[in-house]
Amino acid sequence: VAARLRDVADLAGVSPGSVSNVITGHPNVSPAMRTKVQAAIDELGYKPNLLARGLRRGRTGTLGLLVPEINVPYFGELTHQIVEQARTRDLTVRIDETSGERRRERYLLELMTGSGTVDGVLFSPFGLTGPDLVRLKPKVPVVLLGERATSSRLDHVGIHNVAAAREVTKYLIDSGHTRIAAMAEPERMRAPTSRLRLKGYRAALISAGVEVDPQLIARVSRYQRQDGADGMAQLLNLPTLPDAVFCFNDLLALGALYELRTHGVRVPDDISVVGFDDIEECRFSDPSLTTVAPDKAAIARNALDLVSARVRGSTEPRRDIRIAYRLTVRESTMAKPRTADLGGDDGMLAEINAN
Amino acid sequence: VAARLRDVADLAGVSPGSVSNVITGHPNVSPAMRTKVQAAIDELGYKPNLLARGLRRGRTGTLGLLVPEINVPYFGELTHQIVEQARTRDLTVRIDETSGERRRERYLLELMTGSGTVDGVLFSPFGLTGPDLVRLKPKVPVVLLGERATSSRLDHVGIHNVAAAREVTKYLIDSGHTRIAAMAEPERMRAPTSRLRLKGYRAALISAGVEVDPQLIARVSRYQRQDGADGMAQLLNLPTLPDAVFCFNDLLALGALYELRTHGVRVPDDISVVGFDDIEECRFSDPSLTTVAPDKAAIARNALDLVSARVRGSTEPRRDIRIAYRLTVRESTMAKPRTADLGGDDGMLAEINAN
DNA sequence: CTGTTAGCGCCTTCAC
DNA sequence: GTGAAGGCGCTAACAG
Repeated sequence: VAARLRDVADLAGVSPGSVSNVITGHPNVSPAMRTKVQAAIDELGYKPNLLARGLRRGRTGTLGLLVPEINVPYFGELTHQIVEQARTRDLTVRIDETSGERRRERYLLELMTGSGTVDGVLFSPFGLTGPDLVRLKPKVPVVLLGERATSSRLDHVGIHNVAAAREVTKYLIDSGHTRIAAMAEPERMRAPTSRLRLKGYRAALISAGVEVDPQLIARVSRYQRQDGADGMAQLLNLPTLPDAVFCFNDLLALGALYELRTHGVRVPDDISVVGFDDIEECRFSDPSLTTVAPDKAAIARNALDLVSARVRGSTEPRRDIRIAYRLTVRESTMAKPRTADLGGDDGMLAEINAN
Repeated sequence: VAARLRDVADLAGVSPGSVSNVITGHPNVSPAMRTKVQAAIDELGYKPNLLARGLRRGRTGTLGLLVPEINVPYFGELTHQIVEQARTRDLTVRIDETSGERRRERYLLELMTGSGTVDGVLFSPFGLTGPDLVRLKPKVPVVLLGERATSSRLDHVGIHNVAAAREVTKYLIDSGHTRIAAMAEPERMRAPTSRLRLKGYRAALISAGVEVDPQLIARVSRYQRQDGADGMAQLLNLPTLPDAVFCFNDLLALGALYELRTHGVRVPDDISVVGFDDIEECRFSDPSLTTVAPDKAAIARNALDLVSARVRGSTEPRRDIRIAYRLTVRESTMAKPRTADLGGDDGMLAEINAN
């Protein structure tokens, strides 16, 4: 029932090849041919079969995107950027969710890279380790998003987690906090992201001559709001409260704010809270949340640049691109009496450049 | 460089047809053949080319999903449900963003339904009107999500907006509120969703003998948090404050909470706030948000059931499925003195069944 | 500039 | 139970 290219050719009284030339905008086509063919296309409502075209061309104009969960705001926002950027390059995106499970990540990655349906893959790994990635022999280029599993030979786009975490912690120290807690994943999960941020956190404390108190590192099993609330509950049980909490993502921080509220602990008066990712919600929470804001548009742009170049056959050495970030200061942190240079005690919205 | 089915056949010393039989799990295959072929598949790391398979079979096992913006929490959560449900049926999902623009919606819908890349489409329309949809002659089944544009002949899955809005409004009236505002899209946008919810809102007021005051209907141009803040600012300029605001989605309500906070208006003491959609964020906001909770998993399930049936060739009459919803009462609304039957003035978390 | 031809990789009759 | 053959719809290479 669907019109095929041949039907168009028959109706226009020309050869299939000429129809193809018109459709693909081939240079050598006479105006007469063009109008004749276009008329037939319009009359039949012809749409090219992209499967057939992809099979023939060997390329589909589609990229795969693998993220843990699309309903997690950070991934929703990043995906949005990627889809928008892809559109400007006439690429479409096929999205799949890995649930962050190693098995499923591997399965989907193999499926996507092997089935001919996508020209390249953007992959935000979570449970997959470096060795897993080395073992993989993808038939299409793969670019890693976020923290790359170690020892991989794949292109990578991310931010400098150690530096960012160090900067957050230094900011908290400089603004007078002395008992700075962190909220991270359990060590056994060996999540590179948590490890790197913890490293930056420790480095800042040490270089400021502050003791690293293991009790102040709350361990949460996942990265959702509820986990942040649970982690905060742990910290609230300590004999002495921390005066700041650096949560390794915004959802944890938002959950922490919730828990603090139910316990009547004031933020930032009694305790400062910092997140990571700068999801939209941070600007409207109560209090609004100080956080590390990676340039998501730049992540998307660079990732697409990289994968596009590889699709076009680039064989230059592996790239590891570090994207700019900013420490965005909002209401949830406040300068303690000791230092006053960072300004007022009310809802001032300042942005500090991350150099 | 990629192994093809024929390579597997050659290596195993059998015919391509037999390899195909093994891959597709055809019943009549001898165990010997199966092991022999499987060994060759493993050795070559063979993966079937899904483009070729789709072209040959005429079906791809892929569904298209068209939503306005994936970074909007409601769509992120709904998409998540759809992807998960699809997985249990061995379907994959190709997602595209329409930005809610009519032109783009039409373009993507035509592209998706005409290109042979998907077996069916789930479409959450925003700007497209009924006539647009009638004009369309899709080659694959389309199921509408959310509010269907009128006079369409397509299957539809949604909730009963009029009833839900009426119930929210009635709940506010019954709990003692007398000046109940609404926050909706401008009339000129003719968004069916806003129209229907407004209808329910008005119906409830009228049947309770409360005057419908046009001043109490704030009009916002979009559906994001900032728009909710802007809409609330309008309402705060009224000579007399409303004592409740029914926002037509959660982001608006969350923006309204933000604006109220900056003006020192207490929620729910001074004013009650209600949202719509029950996005995850509602449970952790300050105060947590009373909202209408549609059963998103059921929406996903029913939409997939419908589209799958059509893909399998079902020609039964158009279905219009109404999904269950609940009014979920949280901290942002409170019974006013006049009535006490709905409970306390603190953060009780109650759920009231929606009929 | 236009027509003809030969597959892209796979699945599914149809013989055997 | 297995092999052979044809074609899904399209494009690119080549001949005219």
